[in-house]
Amino acid sequence: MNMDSIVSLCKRRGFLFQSSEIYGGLQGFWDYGPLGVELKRNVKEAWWSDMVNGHDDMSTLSGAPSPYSMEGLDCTIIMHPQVWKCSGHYDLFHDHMVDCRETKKRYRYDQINGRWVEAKGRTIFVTAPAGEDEQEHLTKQALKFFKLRNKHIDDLKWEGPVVCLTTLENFDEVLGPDAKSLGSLTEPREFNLMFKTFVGALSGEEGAAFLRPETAQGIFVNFKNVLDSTRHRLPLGIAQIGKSFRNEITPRNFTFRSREFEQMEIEFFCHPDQSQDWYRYWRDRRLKWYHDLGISGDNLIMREHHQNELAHYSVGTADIEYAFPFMSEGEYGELEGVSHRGDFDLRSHMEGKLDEKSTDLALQLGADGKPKWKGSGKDLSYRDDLTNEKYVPHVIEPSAGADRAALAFLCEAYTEDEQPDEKGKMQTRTVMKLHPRLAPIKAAIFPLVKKDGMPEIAKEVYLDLKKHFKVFYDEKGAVGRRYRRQDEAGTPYCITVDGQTLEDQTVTIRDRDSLEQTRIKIDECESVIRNRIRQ
RNA sequence: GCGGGUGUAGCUCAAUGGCAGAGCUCCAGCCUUCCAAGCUGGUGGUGAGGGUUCGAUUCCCUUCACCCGCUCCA
Repeated sequence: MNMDSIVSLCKRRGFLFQSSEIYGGLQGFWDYGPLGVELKRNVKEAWWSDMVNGHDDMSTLSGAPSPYSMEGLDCTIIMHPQVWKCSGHYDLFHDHMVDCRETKKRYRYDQINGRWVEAKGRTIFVTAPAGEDEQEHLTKQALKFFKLRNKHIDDLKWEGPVVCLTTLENFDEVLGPDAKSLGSLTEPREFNLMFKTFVGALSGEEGAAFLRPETAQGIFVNFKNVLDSTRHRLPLGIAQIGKSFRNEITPRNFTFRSREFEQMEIEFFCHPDQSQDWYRYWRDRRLKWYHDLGISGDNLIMREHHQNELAHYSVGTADIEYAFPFMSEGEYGELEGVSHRGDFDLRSHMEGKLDEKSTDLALQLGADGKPKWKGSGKDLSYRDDLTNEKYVPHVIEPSAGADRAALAFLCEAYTEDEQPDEKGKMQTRTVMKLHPRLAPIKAAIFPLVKKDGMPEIAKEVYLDLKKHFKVFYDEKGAVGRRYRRQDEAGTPYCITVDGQTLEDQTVTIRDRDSLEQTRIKIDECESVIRNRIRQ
């Protein structure tokens, strides 16, 4: 299977278009067409229904330590700038970069270290990426620049310690980490992975704000509000679906890495002692969700992060990954991350930005010894009114990409098989085998031929079914062609009015995948479709 | 960000420094009683901007987008 055929079908049938296509498109932005919007709505509605509104909060679900509650939330895209400073996104996504004019490489300004060195009567500042073998790299660069051999290593006279590039004011005597000539590094330039905007009519730094790079923070800052307004006890999950924005450096692979995308996130708040069990529960539950909606086990994997990949406060993080056709053999792309986040986020919004690298999650301090970013100062801890215990809840975060899920379902559904035409000759058929719950159109209604009163009956059936499902009416051309068109759109059922309908009020219903037709009464159409979708 | 490739109709692909063509699709009509049938007719295109030229889709420059590899990123 190749990705080009899928992209081509998406365009042809109206699943996905390039954004602003008539102006040449815009990198990293995609529009959903008439079929795509239905598919994506169905993905989101399946998630919301399965995770939130349809959640059984009375029972202990399989694999869960106890019953739990679920609530929803819909927060703004632009939030108080301090949210992103305390969450760590501001520091992480807001870098100063220097480019090398000679090698065209780009480096993070604060991650280049260097040292003054003198040889042959000349003093220069050699640099290297910050890291363990930086001195080795510096020596190599210096030898190369001064055209010295290894045995003349003692001719290099180092002056002062290794310091960060940020301590220099002028780069004229600086040798870039991979450069051969001096002064090739540009001035540091602001590089923003968060989209910046301005609140208020006057644009000045005081009104600077950011489009959210994730929906999660809206849930953390509203945790207390949800708790107070709903009177829930923990464990409690809060769900949100919404747009997020990241100024990705290299958007690629169709909609997989977009700059504007939609997330489906749950922050699940629980007692620290139970957090490991809840982590395992959510990991397994979320994997099963994709399976149940038709993604086969072969193409879906759970990848547990190694201990050394984890932030130290995290007990575990697992990615649910799909073998997208545009990835090479054995490679997978992330659909969802399920992580154990401890009390990191709530505490950050209470106390201020925490230092992830410190073992006790200490407050991160600025150069002046004061907290780098001040928290809200609000108490976000939870008091259990049964045990009277007070604690900052731990959080399990299943964070899914709606666009990535939609793309995975599209890729998984794309099938080419062989079916006989009217002369019995085998023909290639392209069919989108989407799960009926996800299919944009649930059923198409056709008159077998455009005469003998068949269109009139078919239109009645159509209008009646339209009250319950997204359905489609078509009377143009041969019926075989109409079936094939629906196959490409992923429509699971086709209802056909034929000669016998005129006599006994029955129609045929055709199954997309098996091509089998069964005869049912017109009155039964709605319930038959409803039952089949539910299965 | 770097290197390479591509950009012609809705799709797949031709051609040319001098009228841009085919198949499929799509639309209309006829015909048609179950899986892309047939007949007739029709719609529709050189990614954008600039330059060279009498004339550019073709040559040159810039730009945008997509694909591959690297880089980056979660």
